[in-house]
Amino acid sequence: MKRRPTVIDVAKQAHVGASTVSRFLRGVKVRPQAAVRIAKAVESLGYHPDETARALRGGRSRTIGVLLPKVSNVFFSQSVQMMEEEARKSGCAVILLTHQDRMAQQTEHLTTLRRYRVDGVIITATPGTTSADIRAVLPEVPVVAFDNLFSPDFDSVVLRNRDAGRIATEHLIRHGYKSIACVTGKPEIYSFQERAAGYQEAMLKKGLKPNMITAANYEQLRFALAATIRSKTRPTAMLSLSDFATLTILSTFNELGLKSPSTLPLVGFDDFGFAPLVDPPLTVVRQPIESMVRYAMDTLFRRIDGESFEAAQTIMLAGELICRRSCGCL
Amino acid sequence: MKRRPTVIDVAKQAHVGASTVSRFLRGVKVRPQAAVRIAKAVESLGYHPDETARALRGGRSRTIGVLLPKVSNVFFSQSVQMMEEEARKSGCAVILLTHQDRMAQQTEHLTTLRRYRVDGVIITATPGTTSADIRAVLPEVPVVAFDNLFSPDFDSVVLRNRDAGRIATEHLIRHGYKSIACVTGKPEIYSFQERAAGYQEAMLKKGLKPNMITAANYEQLRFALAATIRSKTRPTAMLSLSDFATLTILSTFNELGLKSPSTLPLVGFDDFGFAPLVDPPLTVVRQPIESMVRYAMDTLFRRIDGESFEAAQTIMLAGELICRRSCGCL
DNA sequence: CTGTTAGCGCGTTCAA
DNA sequence: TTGAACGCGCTAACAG
Repeated sequence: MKRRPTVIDVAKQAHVGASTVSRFLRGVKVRPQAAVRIAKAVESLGYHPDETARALRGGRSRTIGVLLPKVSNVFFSQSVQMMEEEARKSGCAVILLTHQDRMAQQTEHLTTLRRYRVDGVIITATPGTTSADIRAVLPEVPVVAFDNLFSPDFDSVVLRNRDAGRIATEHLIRHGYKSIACVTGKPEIYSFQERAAGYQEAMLKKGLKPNMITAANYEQLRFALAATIRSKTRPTAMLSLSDFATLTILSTFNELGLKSPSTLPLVGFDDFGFAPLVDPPLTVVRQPIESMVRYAMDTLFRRIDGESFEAAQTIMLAGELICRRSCGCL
Repeated sequence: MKRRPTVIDVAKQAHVGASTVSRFLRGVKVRPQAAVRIAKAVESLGYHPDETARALRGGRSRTIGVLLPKVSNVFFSQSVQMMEEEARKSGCAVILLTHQDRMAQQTEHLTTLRRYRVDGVIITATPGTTSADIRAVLPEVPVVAFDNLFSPDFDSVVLRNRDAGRIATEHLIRHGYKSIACVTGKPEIYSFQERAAGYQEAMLKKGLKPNMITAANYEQLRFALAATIRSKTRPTAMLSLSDFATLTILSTFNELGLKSPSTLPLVGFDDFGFAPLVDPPLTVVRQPIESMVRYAMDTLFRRIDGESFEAAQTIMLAGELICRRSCGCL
């Protein structure tokens, strides 16, 4: 049960002062002979600097907070994977927190992030969040909004959701469908609202009547869908705003014993490995996750490193329509 | 740009000593009047304790490290989601790291975890890892192996992989198939090896000849599969050891213009939302992720809290075969 | 270029 | 019960 070695131990063994060790470790120039002895001592003692002490002393924890609704879906799990990699390149560790779209949990997590003194935060905020909510707890910490846009006070990186919604809708219209429904759960979520707005724009521009099918949760959405499918005014095509909505649509169809390809064309959001293998192969809007994450992390680290003093900026990236069979193509 | 308030600030405003504030914050009894004044001061100053200072002082960072191969698949993303929730219940934050099955990255991450002084570690180690590799860097930190079993020195939580492999294979045999291939990428991974062992047991017990189709990466696996499918000794059914292998099988079939249901029955591992909607609906072994995570985290926290001094134990949980159509059922 | 010193904010002595 | 004082390990400031 021996103590972990400290700079002092290394200093003694290398016959130098503690600050010389500190300098050496951080890449500042020291006398070559000393450098060798320090390196040797570090090795033989198995010394590793203590980040908690560094953080206390320096005010920087080399830690960034990632606060998302959840990670158990394609979009967020790929995002967090990349965030971790990008953070590592900048010498930071990721503290991962999920709020499940519950405001109370998000608030709690924000104070957690404050307590841990994270150097920066990436957040996909729950609907209704204001910049004041965040600044009350994290007054001076760089924050980048990811996949949502809840305040002009923060740098934000989002999909061109409205365009994506419009493009997907226009694609269906071009296939000749006129009665197109737009379905989503959690309609209060920013990106879904934008996608829906794009859908409505596209519909109205062609003189078609928008038809939103939404529900607070997915059980209710299932009901709403079943009702719609059975009704006589049943839509001839659907735009689904999330992978989960797509899943709900398809399984509802399945339960009713209907195959969607022949019965009802569909375009969804978010691509994933099995999308081409679903029956029918899914036409989707793919989000450029890699770019989104990279922009978000770059922006964050430029703020952290104090290289950027401009006003907050919003970066919007285009989605890509990937045509497979579910929309009626092929 | 005012300083963050500290215990001292709170102490002054409440007309008490700093240690009284500290006691109050940690739930130790203090004079009732003082308690009220402290609470008021905390509120009005917007005070939040600094975890980095706590960690330095107390030697506990209230942080646990989660080191996984990746998070961008169903199994790990659901796991990490639950780990985060469980950690929160115990007042800890999760530092998430991924090693992509690269030993060098894993080693680097282990030292990262040491530097951050994490209180405990959950690890899905890359193949070839030894307990010495870990203890060299983290001599005194509780470590729980998750989804792999690389050393009896650590508490471990894993699926009954061998049983699961056997059961899945027996299921196919019961359907009357005799020439069953077992396909996986990354055959060096612990859980795949176990599942393969179960497959071989089941085959040999029935006097059938095992037929492993493996490859180091998925591009090669695709080739191997294509070759197998075209050959005259083509297997009549397949057992896939991971969702990624399943994906590879199905898309290879697709490229060759074959539909698997009629052509080749299949059982896979890991259930996911779209599994019933794939063509054909996938029969899979579902891992009890919730239980696995809960056991892992419970074990870890019992070690951290010093409630457990027994030798390391291995917890193995049964998988559940979920029959859909791809195996030939229905 | 170097070593000594003084905190960073907290929890834990210890004596009152 | 309380408050004063020390030190966790590190780095920035300072004087050599």
